[in-house]
Amino acid sequence: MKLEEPQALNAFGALSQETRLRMVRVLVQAGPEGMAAGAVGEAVDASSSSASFHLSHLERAGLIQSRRESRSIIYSANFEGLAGLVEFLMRDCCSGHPEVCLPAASVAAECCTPANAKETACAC
Amino acid sequence: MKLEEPQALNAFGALSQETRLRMVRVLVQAGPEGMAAGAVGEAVDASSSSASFHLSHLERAGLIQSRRESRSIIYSANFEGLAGLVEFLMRDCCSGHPEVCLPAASVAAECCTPANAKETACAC
DNA sequence: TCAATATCTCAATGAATGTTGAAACAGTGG
DNA sequence: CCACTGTTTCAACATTCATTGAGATATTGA
Repeated sequence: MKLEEPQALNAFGALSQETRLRMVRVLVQAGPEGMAAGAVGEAVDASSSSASFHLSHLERAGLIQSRRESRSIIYSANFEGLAGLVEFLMRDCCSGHPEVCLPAASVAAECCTPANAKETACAC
Repeated sequence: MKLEEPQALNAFGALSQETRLRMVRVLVQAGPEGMAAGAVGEAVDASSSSASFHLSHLERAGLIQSRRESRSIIYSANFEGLAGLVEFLMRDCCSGHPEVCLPAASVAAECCTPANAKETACAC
C-alpha cells in the first residue's frame, strides 16, 4: 500500500504515543488472528475507554483493522499499512539514500530466515 | 544506531508534524552538506522562530544534526538516526514479519541501483 | 425478554504542542 | 567598536491530545 504524506503523518502520529506503540507491538505479535479489544487494553494496561480511543486512532491511521466476532471486536495488525509506512520512510522521506536503505536491507535479510519466513515465498 | 522505545517514540512524534516532516525531506535531499536554518525555514515556509523550534525538536529526536559555520547554523540529516528508525519499525515494532520485511527488502534493492549507490559499497 | 458481557461514545478536565512577535545572543565586516 | 545578519529564546495564547467516568449500544445465553 502506497502512503501519501497525510497518511504518513497520521501513521507517525499514531505511533508516537506509548500506549498505541505498545498496542501495535502486541497486535503484530498476535498475528493475523488478532486479539479482542479488551485483551489488547489489558495487555497494555489501559482502561476500556482509553483502549477504545487508542484502537480507533490506530485503525483510522491504517495500522490496524477490526472485525466483529460475536460480542468481541477483534483487532489485528494491518501489515500492508505497516509495510507502507516503512516504504514511505525509506523511499519518500529518505529518498532512497543508501545510508538508510542498506541497514534496512540487512534487517530484511535477517527476517527472511527460515524461522520467520514460513509459508511466504522469500526473495532474499 | 539502535533505537530504544523512548527514542523511537520521540522520532515518531517528530515526524508526525507536517513542517517537521517536510524539513526532514528537505535535509535528506540536501545531503551531508546540509542547509542553513534560514534556508530550511524558507523551504518549508516557516517563520524563523517556528523553524528554530522545529529544527531543535528534530535534533533532540536524533533525526538531524547541526554545526555552526560562521554566522549560520547548518543542519543536516542524521542518516544513522533515520536508519535506526527504519530498523526499529521493522525489527522491534513489526517483529520481523515477512509481510513487512519483504516489501522493505525490495525498496532497499531499488535504492541500491548504481544511480543511488555511488561510493557506498552495495550489498544487494 | 432479561441480565450479563464487551465495547463504544460523550463531555469534562488537564496536559502537551504549535504559533507569534519581541527581544536576546553570536559572529562578521567595515 | 558598531551596525548588520542569522539564529535562538521567551512568554502568551490558541489548539490539539489523553484520560476519566458515566452512560449508550450491540450481542449472547438463559
